[in-house]
Order: sequence, then structure tokens, then C-alpha cells
Amino acid sequence: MRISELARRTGTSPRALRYYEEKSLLRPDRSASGYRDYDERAAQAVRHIQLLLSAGLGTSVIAEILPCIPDDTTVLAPTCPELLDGLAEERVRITRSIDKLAAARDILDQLLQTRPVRD
DNA sequence: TTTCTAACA
DNA sequence: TGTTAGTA
Repeated sequence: MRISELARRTGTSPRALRYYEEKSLLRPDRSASGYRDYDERAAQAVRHIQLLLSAGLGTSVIAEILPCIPDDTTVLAPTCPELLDGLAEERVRITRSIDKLAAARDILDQLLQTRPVRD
């Protein structure tokens, strides 16, 4: 399928799909005319990319992880044990970020003399 | 018409 | 990320 169809089927834009390719997240074939030609697996890969992106992972990390996710799942635990440590570290970084943000919010709550409110 | 690349907003 | 230009 061509880029616009893949974009439509995955809810992204052709622009984003070209960007993914530039970051080596996707490697579509090319038609004789130079048009990108995507297969079914690409559609699944894009969904994985979007999931990983929403997890806050960078494109370089995603490029490593992607080949470890089977087309039909969203879990990689059983597949590539080597990556698990790296992702665990990523999780630690995220936790630290959350803690810092929470601390910043607490300070603002004090300055504003408001009682902590849940969003 | 659709897509391509590259560059600019 | 969107958009634009000039092509094939």
C-alpha cells in the first residue's frame, strides 16, 4: 500500500511516516517510480511506534525495541530479555521526572497557599 | 492525482 | 509537524 493509505489506516500523517523512516523506524520498499510501498507488517509496526512514542521513548530507543515486538502483540518481555534492563532504567528515569514535577507542584501549592488539588 | 525530496515556518 | 515548490 502507499503512504496515504497507511497513514489513513493508522491515524497518522504521511509526513509522520516519512519521519519514522528517516529515523530508521520503518523501511518500506520502493516502487519503480520511487513511491514508498508498505506491507501489512508496517501497519502493525506503526501502531507499535505510536505506543512507544506515547510511552515517552525516543526514536533511537524505539528503533532498538521495535524488532523485538512480534506483529501480533504489545508485549516484549518474552522476546528480547537484553532490552529489559534498558527499559527498566528508562522507567526509573520517568519515575524521577515524576517525582521532580510533583515536588515542583508542591512548592507552587505552598506559594499559592492552596490546598493540594487533584487534577 | 499522488508522491517525492528538501527546506522553511 | 505542517506546508510549500517543482517533479515524475
